[in-house]
Amino acid sequence: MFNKETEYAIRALVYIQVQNGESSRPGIEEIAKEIDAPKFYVAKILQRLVKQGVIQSIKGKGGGFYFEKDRAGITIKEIINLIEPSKDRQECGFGLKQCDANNPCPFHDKYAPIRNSIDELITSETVLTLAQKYILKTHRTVTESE
Amino acid sequence: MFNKETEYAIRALVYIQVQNGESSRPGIEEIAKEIDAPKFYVAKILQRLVKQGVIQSIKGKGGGFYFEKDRAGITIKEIINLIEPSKDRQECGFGLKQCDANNPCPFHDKYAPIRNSIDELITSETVLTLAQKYILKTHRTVTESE
DNA sequence: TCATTAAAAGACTAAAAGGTCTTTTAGTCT
DNA sequence: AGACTAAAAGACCTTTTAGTCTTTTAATGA
Repeated sequence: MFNKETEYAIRALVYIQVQNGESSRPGIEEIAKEIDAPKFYVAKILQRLVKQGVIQSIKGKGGGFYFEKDRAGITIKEIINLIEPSKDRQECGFGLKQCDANNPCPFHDKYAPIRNSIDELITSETVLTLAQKYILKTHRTVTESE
Repeated sequence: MFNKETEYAIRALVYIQVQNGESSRPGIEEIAKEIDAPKFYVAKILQRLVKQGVIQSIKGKGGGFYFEKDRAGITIKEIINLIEPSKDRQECGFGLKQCDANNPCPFHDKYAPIRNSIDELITSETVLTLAQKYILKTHRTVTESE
């Protein structure tokens, strides 16, 4: 669904939010290990997100990454747009420049609703909602395995 | 939806089928021009599809590309699998190795139905069905503009 | 203030995707 | 046979994506 950079960004941000909920501020070493992604690559991605104001960071001992107040409410769509600003998610599946209900490509009728569902998904989900689902899942698994 | 190579392959195959319907066997020059794609790149893609037995070709004057008997009934999914054999279209959107209804990632509930719709789309559509829609569209446009 | 810690900066490399071009092979037509 | 036409083969190049590593900057705390 996403490219590697976006995928790592989402996983990292969700992990940061989950940890922030536990009053902890994870560093890259920990984040990369937990989300199973290359350390230096994740570092680069997070540095960019800090510059773009999505997250905050603190250097030195006890440092790490965290969300300021309600910043975790950022949608997945906003994150995608920050990471791949040129990507057009409304593109025609057949590759036509002009493709709509009035001038449909052979995929249009079936593909348009799918594209809309994807847009709905990335617009409705935020780092916060994903983190909540993640916590829920972890709790259920722990409970079930007891 | 697709990468460039797959996209050009689909457009080229649909164009070939449309022309075959008019008892014509287009060459690369014509195909590349009509589907608005780089000539040598399309040539490379079609050469591979000939080797893989999807289409047939004839060299020399009056030559070009064509489908044998019912070969245009090939599904889009089969074409994708020939061009990108390693691609896994059932991958988890969050990047988990293990992700299903019992062990869902935070995207799973919303993303699984979308993935299924895409699979349904590429399984049900063939070069032939796309070519028929393409012809239909062309006819309607011509009729409407008269 | 100095050692330690951890993020920031940025140069560098590797692999994959996308694209171009030349030469060879196999047909057709006169 | 010889000229011509068009696909096949394959070398080569460019851009993008993915990933690595070293050095610098800034904060902490003994």
